[in-house]
Formats: sequence, C-alpha cells, structure tokens
Amino acid sequence: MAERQQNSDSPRFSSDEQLKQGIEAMFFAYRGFTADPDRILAKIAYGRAHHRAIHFIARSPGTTVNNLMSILGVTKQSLNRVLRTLIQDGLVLSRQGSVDRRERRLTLTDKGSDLERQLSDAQRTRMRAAYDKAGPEAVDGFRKVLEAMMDPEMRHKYHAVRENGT
Amino acid sequence: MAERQQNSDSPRFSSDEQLKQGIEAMFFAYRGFTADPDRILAKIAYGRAHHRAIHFIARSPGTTVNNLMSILGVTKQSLNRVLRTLIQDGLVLSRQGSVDRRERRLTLTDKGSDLERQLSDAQRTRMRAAYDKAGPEAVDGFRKVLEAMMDPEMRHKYHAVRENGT
DNA sequence: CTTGGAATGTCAACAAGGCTGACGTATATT
DNA sequence: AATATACGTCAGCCTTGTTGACATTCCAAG
Repeated sequence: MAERQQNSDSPRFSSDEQLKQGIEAMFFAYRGFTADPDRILAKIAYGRAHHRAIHFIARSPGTTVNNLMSILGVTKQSLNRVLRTLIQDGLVLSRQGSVDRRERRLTLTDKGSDLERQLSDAQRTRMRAAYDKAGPEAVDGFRKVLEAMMDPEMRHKYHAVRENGT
Repeated sequence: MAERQQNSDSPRFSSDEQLKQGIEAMFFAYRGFTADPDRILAKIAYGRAHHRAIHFIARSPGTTVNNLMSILGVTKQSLNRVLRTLIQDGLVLSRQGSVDRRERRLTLTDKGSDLERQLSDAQRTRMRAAYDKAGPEAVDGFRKVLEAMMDPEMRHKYHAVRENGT
C-alpha cells in the first residue's frame, strides 16, 4: 500500500470508514449550505425551489423554461408552479423569444434581483467563511471532489452554466 | 460597478464568482450523491428519509428516537412515520431501554442491515470513484471545507457520530 | 397552405415528507 | 404526589415532486 503521509488524522486511502465520513460530511454540510437562504425564504413564504429557479435565472438571464427544467432536474409542471408565483409576484419576467417565439425568455426584474442578491449574499457569506477557514488548497480539493461526484450530464451543465455566467 | 478581475483558473481569493461556482458545485454534486441510493429506494417504495434513518441507526446501533431526531433535524412526528414503516416491514427493531425504560433503543434487523449495505455500497462506490479521481489531497480539502460549512451544532453531531461509529 | 412536431402552459390528482398542535401513556425525577 | 420526559399517534396543513391529459402557439417540412 502506497502511503502518502499528509493529513492530521489518518486518511491514507479510501477505507469504508473514510467514505462513510465523507457521506456524513455531505449530509451535514448540505444542511448548513441551505440553512441561511431557507431562513430568508421562510419569511416570505417561498421555498428552496424558488431559490433554485431564481439562482439559475440570475446566472443565465434569458434562459428558457426547457433549459431551466433540465438544469434543475424537475418536470415542467413542477417548475411552472414555482415560476408562476414568481412571475405573479413580479420577481421574474417571461418574454416571448425573438428568434423562436415559442420559447419564453426568463429574466429577473429589479425586485427579483434584489431577492437574489439577498439570498446569494447569505449563502456566500457562509461559503466565504468556510473557504477562509479551510484555506485555498482545501477549496481546490473541495471543488475537485464535488465535480467528480457529479453525473456526467450534470457535470456538463455545471460547466455550461459557468460559461454563460461569466 | 467595480468588477474585480477574476479568471476561472486562479482561485487565490474567494471572489464572488468562485463562491458561486462552489455553490453550484454543491447543488449538482448533491444530486449525484443521492442518485444511486434513490434508484434503489424507488424500487422498494422507500424514500430518502428512510435511507437517512437506516444509515444513522446502522451507524449508532441502540440509538434512541430522541437522538435520531436531533441528528436528522426533523420532528418526532415526521421521524415516526418513517420508523413505523421500517419497523412494520421488519427492517428496524425497537426495544425498550434497559436503564431508562421510556426510551426505545433502535437497531437494524438482518433484513435492515442488508438494505443498509446495499444503499451504502451504491453510495460509497460513487464516493470512492470521486475520491480516486480527485486524489487524496483533494479529499482532505473536500472534508475540511464541508466541515467548515456546517452549523456548529451539526459539526458537533458529525464528530459525535464518528466516535460512536468507529 | 397544411400539417406535424416542438415548446409551453395549465388542470387535476396524487405522494412523500416536512410542519404544528393536541392528546395519551409509561416511566423518571423531584 | 406532582411534574417532567420520552415516545406514539391523530389530524390537518404546506411545499414540491410526480403522471396524465389537453390546449395553444409557432416553426418547419412537405
């Protein structure tokens, strides 16, 4: 067994125990990950589904319903219910596409952007604290492992969003 | 708008873009994380809630309902609904506590252990692949960042479970 | 121009799994 | 004896996912 000494504890290879710890870390961390936005959303009677929609519309303004469906991995009915309330409440704007007029191009209104910023700030504050605490090398590893955990299809969407977003 | 120069390949500090990528990575990775167990659970008409209960009962055999509630972060009513079906289906055993007889001590039956192993195997297979692909240093960073993301209370439970589990 | 298919919206019904509130019972603690 | 704790359970509500069915709009091929 090739021993690569490098950590404080003893994770030299991926024993089942190491893997279980990783699994539990994902579980507990994801709770923290959503906790702050969830608190904000609860106040205004929205849920996590609204947050996800808002996030990816902000990320790729002008995205279509179909695209959003495939990114979020939900049915159009499920997504539509969320979008409807967001449109009614004046957070999201749905305009007919100019080239293909069957499509709806989704963007955030100013009000929607405000909420997005609020949610994003809350979530990023925690992420930033975690990043700072763990250090830049850890962050690099964090992202590497997460990316390796994704389904290939999701990995593709992950990169696609980044291209669009920057 | 003061735009900070940020390239996608040089995470020297936590720009908002870096943080957003981390947020999206968590989102997409968590989907992968749950995908394999979900497929197994769907076949037998169980959900993620059942998986979580089974996982932590396996991890800390003889745990109480109260303890499980606090680890999973759900109400007793919600947990009870899940536990009831698991007990009825003969996957979980609930025995009266010997020292405090108000408590119920929860353990897995053989049948329950079988399912646990099946779910765990599926999840660990993906984790192992991700760990191997990312490398040991990345894994270390991965765990560091996740731990830093947890609520302090959850971090405590994360460690408590590990003591018990090993 | 007609028609097929794609993209979208919408209605209805259902399920899982959260939640709160209320109540009952057994057991411990004071 | 009184109070507190651990647990189970009933009832009702919400969010968010699912299927299935059907209407509309519009592009593109014939």
